[in-house]
Amino acid sequence: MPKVSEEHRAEKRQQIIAATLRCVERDGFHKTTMAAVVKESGLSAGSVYTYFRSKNDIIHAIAQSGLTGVTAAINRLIPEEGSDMDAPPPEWAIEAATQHLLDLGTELGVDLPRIALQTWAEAARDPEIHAIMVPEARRIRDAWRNYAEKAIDAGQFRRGADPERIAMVLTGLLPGFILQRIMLGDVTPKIYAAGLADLLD
Amino acid sequence: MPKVSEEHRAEKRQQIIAATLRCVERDGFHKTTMAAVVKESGLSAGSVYTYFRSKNDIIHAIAQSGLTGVTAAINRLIPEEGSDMDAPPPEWAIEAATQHLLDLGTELGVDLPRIALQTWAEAARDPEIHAIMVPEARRIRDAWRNYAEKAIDAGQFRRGADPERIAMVLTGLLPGFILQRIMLGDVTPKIYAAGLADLLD
DNA sequence: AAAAAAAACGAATGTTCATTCTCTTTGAGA
DNA sequence: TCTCAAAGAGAATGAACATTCGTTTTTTTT
Repeated sequence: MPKVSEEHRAEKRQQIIAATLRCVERDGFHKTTMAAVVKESGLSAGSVYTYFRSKNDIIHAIAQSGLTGVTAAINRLIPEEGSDMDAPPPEWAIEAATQHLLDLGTELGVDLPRIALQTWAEAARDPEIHAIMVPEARRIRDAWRNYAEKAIDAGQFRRGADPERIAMVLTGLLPGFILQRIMLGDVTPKIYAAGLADLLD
Repeated sequence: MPKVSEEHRAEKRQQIIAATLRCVERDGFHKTTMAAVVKESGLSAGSVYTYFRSKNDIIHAIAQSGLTGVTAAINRLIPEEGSDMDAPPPEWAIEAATQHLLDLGTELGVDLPRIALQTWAEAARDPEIHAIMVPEARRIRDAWRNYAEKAIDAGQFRRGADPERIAMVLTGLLPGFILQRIMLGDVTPKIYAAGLADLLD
């Protein structure tokens, strides 16, 4: 084939990333071999290497896109952009966020919680990946703070409460949901949200 | 040396585990080479292999002890065993639990959050490690449920609230603390607890 | 329809690493 | 003090794996 269009190239890259995600869900980044990615993608070794310089390059691409896909949506989901509606109660927001995470995974055909966990573990040990992922983590926190500000205005929380601190707790609930889903498997968005409601009285 | 006492053997194993933990904190399980463990432990390759059958064997030992060490203590910390004192408010409990996690890490000379994250990632992809870690995860949840029951009695939460659900949320707050500590680095037990207090009104 | 340029292929390569093996040292028991 | 079984050492081994390379296929362009 001669030089191929930029869109086709992007599609192929996406196909390789999708194959890698399926491998990573099963085996984690380090036990995922390029041979497995090659097989899962249906391409050949040489071909994969015309789209990505290295395995590490694929991982970086995942670190960049993976979270963004999930959380840009959460971002939009939560804070009721410039509108006249009040911010929803936190249990509703948490249910929506966790549910969205699962739905997006279904849509992509992968178990997003598992992949997210592997990605975080990589970020914890590889400064480059950490650097790639921090901005998105910050964006999630900011989205929650944005929500918290509105929720304070709406009287959901004590007037004078610190929105950044509230955002820390709400941000923290997501990994907790993911981890318990992996370790104990019994948490659902609805139950988790109900638990938060119980906690809030 | 001739056959060595069982205690001495246990000490040596501990020494190797401690060395491995230092490596894992830096590099994760898969990028930690046996050469690094050997160097960090101050022993020789042959020697390490007289105390552990394999690298995997060391990892299993960590999965077994790692969490147990942390959380058995949390377990004791939270629920005010058979006493006449009321259960503390949840923000106090969360502050104590997260603070304990950091303190124990300091005591062991490692960053426990990082190691915990690596361990969870392993559990997510290796069924054997998962099986090793599930009972402890369950124990943490149970400890929180135990706390929740007492806290409901003490009027901290709505009478009729479901203690198991509340336990899910409280359990979930710990990984959230750990992950934000690694990704954003700005969370402390005090701030996190204050955030929870704000959330609770 | 021929040429050219890039993609696809998959066997070959070289490196990294866990584990083993042989040799040496050690110290508890006789 | 001497013996010997076990521990300690570290070089050697072999398997696994990412990446490359020489060749073949494809399809746009002329």
